[in-house]
Amino acid sequence: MAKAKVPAADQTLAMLSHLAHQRGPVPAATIAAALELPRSTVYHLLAVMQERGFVVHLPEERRYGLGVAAFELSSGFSRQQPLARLGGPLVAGLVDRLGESGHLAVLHGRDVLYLVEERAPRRPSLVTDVGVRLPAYLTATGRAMLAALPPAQLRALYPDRAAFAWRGDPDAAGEWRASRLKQLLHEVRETGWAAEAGEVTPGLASVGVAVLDHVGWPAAAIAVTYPDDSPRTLPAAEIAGAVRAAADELGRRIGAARGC
Amino acid sequence: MAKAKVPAADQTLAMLSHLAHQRGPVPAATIAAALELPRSTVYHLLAVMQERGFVVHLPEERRYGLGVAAFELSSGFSRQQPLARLGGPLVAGLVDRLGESGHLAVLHGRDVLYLVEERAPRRPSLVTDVGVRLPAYLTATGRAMLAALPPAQLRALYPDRAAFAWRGDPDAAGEWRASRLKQLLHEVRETGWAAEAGEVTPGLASVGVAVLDHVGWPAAAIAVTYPDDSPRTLPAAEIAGAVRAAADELGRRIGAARGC
DNA sequence: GGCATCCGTCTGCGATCCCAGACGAAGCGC
DNA sequence: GCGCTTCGTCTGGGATCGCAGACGGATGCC
Repeated sequence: MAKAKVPAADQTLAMLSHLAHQRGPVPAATIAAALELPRSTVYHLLAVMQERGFVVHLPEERRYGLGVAAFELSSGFSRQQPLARLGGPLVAGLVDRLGESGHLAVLHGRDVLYLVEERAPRRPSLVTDVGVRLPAYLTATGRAMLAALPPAQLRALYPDRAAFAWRGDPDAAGEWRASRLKQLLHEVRETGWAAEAGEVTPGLASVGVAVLDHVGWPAAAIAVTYPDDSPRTLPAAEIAGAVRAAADELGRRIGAARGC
Repeated sequence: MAKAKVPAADQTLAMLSHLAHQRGPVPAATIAAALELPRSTVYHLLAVMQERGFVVHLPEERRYGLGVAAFELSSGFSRQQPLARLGGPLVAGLVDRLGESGHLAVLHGRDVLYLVEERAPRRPSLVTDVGVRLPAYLTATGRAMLAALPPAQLRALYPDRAAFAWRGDPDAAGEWRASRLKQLLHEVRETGWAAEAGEVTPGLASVGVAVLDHVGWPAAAIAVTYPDDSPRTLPAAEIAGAVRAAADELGRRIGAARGC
């Protein structure tokens, strides 16, 4: 990355992103080490972020965590972002009709990022919680979107086996290779929907369909998640039909939102 | 506020907060005007925030909006913040048992900020969506927390009639005064729960109970929202009992999380 | 209790950033 | 098509920030 023109701003944002990816509050020294910033710089920036409510200092633990102002950015984003604003009610309706949990995600590099989650009654909160990232190739929503990408774009995302690593862990890819993914996505294109069973959460299966924008690009995907051994579960194809209807409707609505 | 030691960082955060409070993407010039920043400074900072994904530029509309990096801060916050992490499953359980929507909020100045929302099936998404702020004195969660504050703290929050204004609108207070609020909160303390019917959303009522930490401070509140004219609605006192059980349990769990 | 380590604050000067304002491009109204 | 307004980029010098490193306090271990 070219050297930022406003290093203090860039460092501030890097620190916020770093904090967002930690499991809990962290000591200031680990922020300095991780981002290779001078300690005094980190303390100065933390002071400014505290003042604005983006960061909280926990003196008893001598750690820093994200504050309420950071949290509030998400409602601003969701309010402004047509996919989240328009998709929320559609996912809610789907969940009400099917009685299973649903979510909406977007592709972000090789990850999916969940923008909307609606939990069905008596179902657990899912690992696919709002704001969470997961590898696209492992999830129903991610597979649905990857299947809708042009071949060149897909090759760019997954040039080699290293692309299947997760969080720097080279063993995370297991047996995944570009050829296996290509075969899987071919099947997704044939059936029109993506599935995943037990790969994200053991015992749960998901069915996802891409939301295509007016030029056919996968702007998002919608999925429903259900216990994969429940006797009351609908056939996957029937669930996929309902998901497709919601995805197509969202595609129409985001087209209208853009005034085309 | 004393002049910030790192103005670029401070300006960046001010711009993010400003964007979070807009209804949609905005032109750069309005950011400069609202925050009284030089236009070239605003463009430089927007460029840095774009690079880091916190902001997106919409060239066709010549506007700027929040980006996914901003959105992701919320999941970091929710993961790290014990109230959200521990409260989510409790609110989910409450919603499953009662069949009505529920949420968890914290007091932030004179506002409540919603950290968790669980929608019951076939119920609308509420105005109390995650990340939203509302005036505390108008909401069940807010009233529950205000009732648990020491009198001096309450007077500090509502010193005069102007304190009831909302978003700078002096007419928003209607007939609210400190004395009326005090009377209302007295009733809340007597019943042990706060109510609100139609004041936040016409046709919907809420019942809220404060979550007290180990020193008796209202760390949060939990509320359930239901149609206030439904023949199938439980009596408010029964709902309040269930909400109280969840609030007390959360109070115990956050005490344990702090190791006391 | 002493020692080592880490935290958070402070200093000052060389490096560089911030901002006023100019400029060309784009968009809009007539 | 023209004129006006707004957008986005660019420049340079005075103002001021960033950072290396010192320091005192806090914490934990022996």
